[in-house]
Amino acid sequence: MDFYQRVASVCRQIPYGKVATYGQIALLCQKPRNARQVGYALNKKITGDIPAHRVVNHQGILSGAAAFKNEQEQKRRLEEEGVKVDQGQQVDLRVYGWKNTLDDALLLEALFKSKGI
DNA sequence: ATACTGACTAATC
DNA sequence: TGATTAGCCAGTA
Repeated sequence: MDFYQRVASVCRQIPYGKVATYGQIALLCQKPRNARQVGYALNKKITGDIPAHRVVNHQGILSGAAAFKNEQEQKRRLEEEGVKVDQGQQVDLRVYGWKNTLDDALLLEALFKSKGI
């Protein structure tokens, strides 16, 4: 169950103006095979102030799935942060992808520990 | 316990 | 390079 709490923590660490992939988040939660569960988490499990709009699939496409009130919502929020989204609902991961640093990893580890998850 | 589902991915063709 | 297939695994019924 703590997996979902980790997902929430990781999402909150995604920098403004950047995006991360489901697989990447799963990896950071130390569950490399749980990419789908990350999506599930964002969809059903997690509520609250999670910047889920910064999470896309490994191609940089906004999977969408009516995740937000109205579609286009995710795209709108990203562009608000300066992330360009093309008409195919895709962002350029080479430009906006969150490149995890060692600092990020350490920060997350400390965060998990402090929360006991 | 079994079967089906899905905001996913990596491998193959 | 682009499309298909084939694993994936927690949740739900």
